[in-house]
Amino acid sequence: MSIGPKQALYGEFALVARALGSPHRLEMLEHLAQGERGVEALAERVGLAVANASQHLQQLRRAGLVTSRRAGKFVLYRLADDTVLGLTMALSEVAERNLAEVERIRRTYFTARDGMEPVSREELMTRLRDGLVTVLDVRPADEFASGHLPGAVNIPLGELADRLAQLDPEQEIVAYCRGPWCVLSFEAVAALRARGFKVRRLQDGWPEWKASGLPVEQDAAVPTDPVPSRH
Amino acid sequence: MSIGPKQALYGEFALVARALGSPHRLEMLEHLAQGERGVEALAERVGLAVANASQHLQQLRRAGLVTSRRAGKFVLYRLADDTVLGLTMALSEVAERNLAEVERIRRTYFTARDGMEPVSREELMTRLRDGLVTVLDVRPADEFASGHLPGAVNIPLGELADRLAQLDPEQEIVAYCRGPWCVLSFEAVAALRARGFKVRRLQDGWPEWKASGLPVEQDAAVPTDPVPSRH
DNA sequence: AATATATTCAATTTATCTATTGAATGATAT
DNA sequence: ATATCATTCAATAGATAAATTGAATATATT
Repeated sequence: MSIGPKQALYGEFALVARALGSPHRLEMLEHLAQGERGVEALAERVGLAVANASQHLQQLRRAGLVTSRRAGKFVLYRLADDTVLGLTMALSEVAERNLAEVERIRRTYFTARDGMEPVSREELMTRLRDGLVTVLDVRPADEFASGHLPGAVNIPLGELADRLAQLDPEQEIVAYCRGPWCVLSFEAVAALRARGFKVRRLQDGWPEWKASGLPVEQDAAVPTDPVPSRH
Repeated sequence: MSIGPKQALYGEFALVARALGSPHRLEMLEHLAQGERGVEALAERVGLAVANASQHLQQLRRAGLVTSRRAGKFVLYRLADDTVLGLTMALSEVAERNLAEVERIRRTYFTARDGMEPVSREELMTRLRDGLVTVLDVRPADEFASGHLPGAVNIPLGELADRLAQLDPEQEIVAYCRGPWCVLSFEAVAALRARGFKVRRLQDGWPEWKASGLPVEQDAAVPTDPVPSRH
């Protein structure tokens, strides 16, 4: 006797959920939400051995969360489609609303750096039209290159202290990075505010901006969307 | 040296994801999406020993997916809030779009029972206002009792063959059950259509209808929303 | 107070997942 | 062709999760 369709389906859904069930893989997905990345770059950023990162990526691929393509001697991974970002957002929303530990982390780390409300995407769009605001992207240069907000200035967090001269102290700054739980923009806001800048954070980050269908910019060198392969 | 906020957060998110990573627990969540249920009722419906079901429920509770309250000698579990349904929907959407096996199951089981497009919630609402349609709920009686579509008739799938006289052969029937992947309404549609009834399925099921904020009905005997406890 | 019932806890075995290491594969460059 | 580099595979040991069983707890009933 074989299993019914219900058991088979829940088996598949559970496969997807288990793929999300590792901190390392969730972090990889956050990085992949910034754009396509190679195995070694991902391994380095999440602090894993390359072989180990490769295994995790294959698990994500088996779960239908990412796809890969070969580009010369590199294999590039990307999110399978935009429902994946929606799934990770739903996951963090549940955790945020129902786990006390998440609330505790938010209080002790995030609101200590920035207690202000973030600027909504809509508000930033209208203010961009009037040219009243500097948009600051504090992610590493390669992430900025593979896509960013229109007119954004890229100063990676590590270089911020040395490049303050590039920022107009009179104009309000809106800083953003990888997403709602990315620490870079929180650190940037705290650092800049201590130096007297008027700065707020953008609601969420680059992946959510892009997913909202708002206008984006991309550096010329980055290849335009290839057709991703499933295996 | 302690771990940073990013690692701590991803640890929490992964905890939620792992809780979804078991077919049994996903099935429990589908049942809980119908309304509050006791441990034994859930254990029986998903085919687990009571002690085993209890352990799974506690895992769901630690992950913030369900809450429980004691009612006399029973402990009743329910979904923690409406973001949980959103998470399970996002999970099945990713699986549906990116896993070939899910598509295969859909073809070989579901579209074999009903190849027609389901009736949208909006369409059903307008047709309900004109009284042109019989709404048929094929879930078990207790699930119907804890909440159903306005004016719906409850004939559990197992009793359907014996109770055909209750259905008007001239009027179109819209059948629904627990959700988009629940087999009950598919079986009901196939059975009724074979007997000449005009019948279609509703888009999704009861939990999604309720979450849409559309009007609902509930049997008098069922207690109205208590304040759920977290532990 | 004693008993019955529903649920949870604790301990065990079995199965599955993770990280590590070194070798194998597949593509490019010389 | 050979060498080189990025990635994947295979095998292992260690860690984590699942199902089972029997005992313990908490509430209701007698």
